[in-house]
Amino acid sequence: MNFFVEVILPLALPKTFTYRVSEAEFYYLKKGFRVAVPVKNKIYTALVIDLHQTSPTLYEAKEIHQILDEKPIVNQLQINHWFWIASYYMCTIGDVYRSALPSALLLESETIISQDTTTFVNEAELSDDEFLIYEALQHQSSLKIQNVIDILNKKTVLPIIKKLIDKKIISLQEEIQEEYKPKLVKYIRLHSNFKDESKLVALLDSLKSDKRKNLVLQYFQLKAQQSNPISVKQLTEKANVSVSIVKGLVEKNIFEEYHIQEDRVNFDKNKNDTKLILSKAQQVAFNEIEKSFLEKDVCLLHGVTSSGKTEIYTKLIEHFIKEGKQVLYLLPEIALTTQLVSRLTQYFGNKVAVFHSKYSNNERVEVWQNVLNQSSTSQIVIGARSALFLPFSNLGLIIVDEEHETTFKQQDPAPRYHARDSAIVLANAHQSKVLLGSATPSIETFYNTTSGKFGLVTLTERYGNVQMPEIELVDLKESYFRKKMKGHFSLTLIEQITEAFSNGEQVILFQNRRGFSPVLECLTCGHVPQCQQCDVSLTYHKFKNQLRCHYCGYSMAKPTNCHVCSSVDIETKGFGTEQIEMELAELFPTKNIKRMDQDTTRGKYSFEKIIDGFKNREIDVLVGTQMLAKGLDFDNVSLVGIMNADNMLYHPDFRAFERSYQMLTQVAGRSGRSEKRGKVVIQTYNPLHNIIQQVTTTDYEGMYKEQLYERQIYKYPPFFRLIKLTLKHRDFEKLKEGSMWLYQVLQQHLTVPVLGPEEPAISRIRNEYIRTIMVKIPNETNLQNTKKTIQKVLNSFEVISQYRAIKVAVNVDFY
DNA sequence: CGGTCCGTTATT
DNA sequence: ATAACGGACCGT
Repeated sequence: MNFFVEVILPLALPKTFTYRVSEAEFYYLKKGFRVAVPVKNKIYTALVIDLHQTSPTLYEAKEIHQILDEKPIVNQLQINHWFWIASYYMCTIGDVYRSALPSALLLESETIISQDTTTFVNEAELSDDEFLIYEALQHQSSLKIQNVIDILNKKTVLPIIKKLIDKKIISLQEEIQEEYKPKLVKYIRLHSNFKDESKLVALLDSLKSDKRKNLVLQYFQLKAQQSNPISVKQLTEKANVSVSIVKGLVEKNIFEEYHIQEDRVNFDKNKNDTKLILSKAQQVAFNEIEKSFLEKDVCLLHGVTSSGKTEIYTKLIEHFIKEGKQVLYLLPEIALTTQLVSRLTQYFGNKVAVFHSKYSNNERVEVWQNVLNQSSTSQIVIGARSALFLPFSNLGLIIVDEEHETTFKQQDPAPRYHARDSAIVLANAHQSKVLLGSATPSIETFYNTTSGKFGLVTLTERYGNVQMPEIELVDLKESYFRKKMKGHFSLTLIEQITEAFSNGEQVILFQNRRGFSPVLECLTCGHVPQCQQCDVSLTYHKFKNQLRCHYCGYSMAKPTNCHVCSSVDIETKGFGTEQIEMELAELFPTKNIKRMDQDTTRGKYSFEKIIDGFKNREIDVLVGTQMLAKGLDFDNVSLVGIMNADNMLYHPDFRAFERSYQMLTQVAGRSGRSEKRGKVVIQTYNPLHNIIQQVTTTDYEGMYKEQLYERQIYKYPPFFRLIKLTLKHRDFEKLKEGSMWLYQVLQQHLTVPVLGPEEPAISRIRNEYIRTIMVKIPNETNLQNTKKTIQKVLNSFEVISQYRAIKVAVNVDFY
């Protein structure tokens, strides 16, 4: 009899693969087991998604290498959801699998070289390189391929290794190691010999060394104080002795050691028994959400900034927790989790788990296992978009906080999925509910509420009767003309900052551009230094005195004279956070100023450090990029200054206006979160621009209606779905031809608008040229058929040998 | 003719 | 993705 498994490989391949298993393995395995399988000469961690007995006809199936699990680690709901993502976002199932599973569970083999000791080696017959490898194996029992590369100082070592195998001097093994290591903590207890009390007295008398006697006494003291196990660490610390004393007692069979596997991440914070009391408005909103859930699966909570959405979420989570359901809380950015975790643990104790990419591999595996086992310690999972892939089996609720954030859409490596939209599909499979929350909902989501697809609950007042901030516009054109500017600061803004300081309040300044100033320009010939690999100007960073490319990371020292005309008249144009920080230091030399952007928040805890410093009022002014805009609560900020509201407004992107509105509103919302009404100063060249006006008057509806109208006219979401194809190649002409071919064939086969091929604003990155093609699919057109057609065209594109080298990335629902 | 670089091809 | 293969090119 033949027995086979269908598996997913962690490779960008569209198909599943078939492997042979023994009868015993066949009956042991289930869907969701991981198995190690050979692919070419390597071993990969594959996932069993089916078991069957039909032999493949076109090839002989290989046997699996080994079984890696004792029970399924992935459930059917996940497998279905992953296939949905692969199909909807037009990527391979392997891509989804690879990004879904924590990397510690997805090991690849490493080739181990060892000596074949049965063969007699005539050293004189070996070439120099062969001898070097042979010699190395005399010193160590095994070598990795990388070691050989280092030893020989060559790139291509495989031919040499092959020769040695032919001579039967060495052999190769593929090894796959379980990388996940449970954290073991050593505990200590009295050896079972001393269960009997009478023997204890004899024991104490028998101990000669004072240190040992003391240690045993300390042990009894601890034992009397606590009921939980005593760790070796705890005991040695208390007795202030070294571990060797404990070891001595273990050897004498007085103590015995044992291990308990511990979770690395423990939020065993003291759960406060604080009662969560909702304000009247919050309670009304909460009731409306519950009511909406009776009819609809998805509900949007549209609450102005600082309206207290988190309390409503908490109350709702409590409801689902009580029913024994799991809850997933998605956040756009990991930076926000710390604040939220402390708020939720206060209320739910150790039921809260966190899952995101800054966590170590082992920590991620632990959360995975806990969710899989439906452990109560991860009944509530807070995470960034990848938390969507955890093995939930009993989801009751998914919260998508800051629903409008574009970081929910994965951009670059496939799968290019949108976490919000995928969450809705996942929730549907679990028959669970989704709550989307935002102060500035995306046009798409709000449209879905007006069409009745989603429920809508609105909170118009801020929590605790705090008023919405007062927004003042400063016309930069006029201010510069009337010389009412000091550097990039208008006199109005300086006045307001001074006033805030005199009241002992803090200030946030927003500049959506990092670095010192974007470009360096030669005043004589107008030359602007460009990146050698990308089609962009280099950005000047004053702190390191260098020019940097924000796309490929290339950097060079700041030139002292122009590379083209050698003139020394070089000037900076435009400005970034660094420059604002410096000007501010000149204006207010006694104040403590900190900057928050990608450059200052590299480290793991640097973000928290700045936030804490600001919260503790050690920092007077925080200058930052959009990082500041997201869900951070500071109660002593009375003034928010937006240095330049315009630079987002004119991005060549159909969402530019929507994004500007969201960004400005969110930043403005940081102001005045306690009793006193906050103030916002927006500096702009376009005070009459509709978006600026809508931000000033908190007119979401006005913005929505206007944008929706534009979207309809110019064929954009939510009326049309977008599929963007990005083509890349080092050869400019080849790319040009290939993209034109693809465009024409797409147009021939599709009835929907196809645009392009367009050369994007940044047409070259890391020496690769870029072209894009956009397909716009009206809502009434069948999406699946269109995708099938696109896929067919792409397949025929790949068959053409001259275009095959052009990389094509498909981005469905491009953001 | 072996060594190296680079593009192409198949993966069960 | 990526190892392996095959052809082009280089140096002895």
